[in-house]
Amino acid sequence: MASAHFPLASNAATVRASRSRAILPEELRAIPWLGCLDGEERARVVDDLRVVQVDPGELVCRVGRPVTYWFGVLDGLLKMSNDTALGVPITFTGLPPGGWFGEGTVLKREAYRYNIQALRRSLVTGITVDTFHWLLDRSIGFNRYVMMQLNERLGQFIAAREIDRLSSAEERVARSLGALFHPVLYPGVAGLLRITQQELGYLVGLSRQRVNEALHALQAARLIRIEYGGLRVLDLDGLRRYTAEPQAAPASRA
DNA sequence: TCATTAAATTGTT
DNA sequence: AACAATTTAATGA
Repeated sequence: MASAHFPLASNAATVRASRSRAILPEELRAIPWLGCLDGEERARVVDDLRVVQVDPGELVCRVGRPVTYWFGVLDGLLKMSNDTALGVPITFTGLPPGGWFGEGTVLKREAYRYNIQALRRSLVTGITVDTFHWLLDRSIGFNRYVMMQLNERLGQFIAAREIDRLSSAEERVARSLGALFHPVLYPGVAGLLRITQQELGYLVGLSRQRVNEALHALQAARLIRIEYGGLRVLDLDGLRRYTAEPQAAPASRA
């Protein structure tokens, strides 16, 4: 028996395109790269953008399916994971509001290489593969954004390898939060990350109780503040540097 | 706007 | 895993 299993994980449904609707003007502000585009490009993108609401446990995209969209999170929380040969799912990262994913697959017009599943009810948007390539062919600003995105995510995956080797729950939670609060990759997370301790548990692979304990340790270290249904980061660098044994106390006051 | 109730989330054992 | 305490959301006067 594995650890706490995600509800609906086995018989999860994939979102159907028919449920999508056009994007609302106020939702456009949640898309960080729109500002890189000129008027014409913007018009085509806004016309192309679709929005779907995803229920907890539902899959936004599934391994092996042909690419359809480049996705972004407007609201909610998703997780990127994959099934190992043994059937044990391994979580790569969480995707908070402002996060975009799938560009690598879209670039090559291949099949998705991971599952994206909603941890809670979320609003997901996206542009078609064709529009993505159309932008790539004519917008330098868009190219810059995609390049930055690829580079930052590379850094995240390298960091994720370290997290896996960390022993204590406190360290794992600290580093995972450090990733989730990435200001460039996830500009939608400004100061306050809306995530329950249960959701964080699913993400990090720990029980809710252990997460709760770890969070209090991090709060005692003045790195975060626990709030109802979310967290506030007080010291992002401290989170990323966090080690279990406070052998020395290098107070980073300035 | 306020009071009441249900639901969600957290804290503890 | 179970339970109690706390916070938020929903409802109706």
